[in-house]
Amino acid sequence: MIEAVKGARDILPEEIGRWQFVEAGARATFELYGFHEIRTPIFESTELFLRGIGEGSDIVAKEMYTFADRKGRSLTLRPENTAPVARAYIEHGMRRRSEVERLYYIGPMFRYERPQKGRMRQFHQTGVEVFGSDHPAVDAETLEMLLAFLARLGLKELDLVLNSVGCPRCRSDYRAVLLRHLGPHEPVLCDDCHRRLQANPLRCFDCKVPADRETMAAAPAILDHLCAACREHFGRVRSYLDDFGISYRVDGRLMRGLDYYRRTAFEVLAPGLGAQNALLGGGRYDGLVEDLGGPPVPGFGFAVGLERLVMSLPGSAVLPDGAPDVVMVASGEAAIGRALSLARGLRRSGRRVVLDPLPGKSLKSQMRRANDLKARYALILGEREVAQGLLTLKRLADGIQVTIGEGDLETTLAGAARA
RNA sequence: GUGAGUGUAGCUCAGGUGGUAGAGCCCCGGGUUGUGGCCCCGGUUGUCGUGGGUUCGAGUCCCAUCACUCACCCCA
Repeated sequence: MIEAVKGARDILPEEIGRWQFVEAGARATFELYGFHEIRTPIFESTELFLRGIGEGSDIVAKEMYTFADRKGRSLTLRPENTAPVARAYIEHGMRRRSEVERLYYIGPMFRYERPQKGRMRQFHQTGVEVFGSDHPAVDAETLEMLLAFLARLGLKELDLVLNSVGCPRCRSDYRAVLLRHLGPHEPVLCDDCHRRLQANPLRCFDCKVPADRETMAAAPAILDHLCAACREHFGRVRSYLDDFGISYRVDGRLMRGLDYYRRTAFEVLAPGLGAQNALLGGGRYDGLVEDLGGPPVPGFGFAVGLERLVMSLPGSAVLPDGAPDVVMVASGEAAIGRALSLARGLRRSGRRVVLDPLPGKSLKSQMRRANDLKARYALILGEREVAQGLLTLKRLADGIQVTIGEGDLETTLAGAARA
């Protein structure tokens, strides 16, 4: 049997209502704040991610789905969408169109990792990007929108964690300070941290080894080493959030995995997700557009993991149901012919109608089918109805049925709906 | 890439010490010769993940392999 490949899965009809619910919530919320949807290709030149995400990141180092096309060009299935959206922003000269551009996206991403709870090789994100302003109000307003989105979905007990990772200047100063602190402890650090020391010492804050955590707890905090401009920016972001009455937790150890982040960095953690408890992440990326060959335009954005969001949805969330209004119950070919044309008419007046042409099926089993589909009505066309040119409409909730002429169908349905 | 756990019907799972497969749900039919939901009766469904080995005989033991799950790494 051919099965879906590792880390990829089908989202079946039973589950799709939850997805449509969060997607509709995302669109409605983001558009309320002036964001417009953009759809970029799911594959890009590998070069885009090398330059955008950074060759030192884990994503580029070991998680990309990279392949050569028939002409030998190196392509990569997008592992995230900020770099592609920035690419599109530059390519289409959006800077000239509007000084501040707000974009959102919904779609699949791909990372080659071992699947586990809340982690797939093909997964889905919805996210937003704001280009053109480094004002702290952008950070605060976008975070406020994000929380409005999550609240709309009924998510509770969320934990917003905030930090500033500074700009390249203060980060390199801090890096030196951190290395000076870690130097004496180097012999006792774990193997992973030795590796981190070379690649990105800031990641040592992520270590779970108890001894290392103690070492890191005593380490100088990046927030104490921000330059004046970064410190002021972070202070103003916090001040706006306080004005909104948004609660958050500042954690100087929060570092994001992608190299392009500057200043504001944040995550939202959710309970019940297992080890992968980050529901979403984001931050400011003021150097990205320029790094990709565009104008010096600042940016801010976040990406929400939809699998994790769907898993976190409360059971009480109101989800759309696909139940039909009417199921046609027709026995015999003549009845099916009439049912077909009656169904067409009902659909033209906006009713959901299901017709399964199973002429040999007993009325009993067709009625059971109507019940399983949670239909409001069964429209019965048996031999008797066909012979008399009538039809029987049965309301499944209470079992009351009437036999009427075809001309009375619409008014009967309309009247019944009022009753 | 590393580690642990699990693979038996469409689904959820039983199957001490090896003797050639079962339950519930679902599905189909009937009880009601034209009517759903509850109930009753009957029925279908399996390369026991795959390959090899031990044995007279393997779902059960051994080896390998694959898949899934969870965790590490890292992230959404």
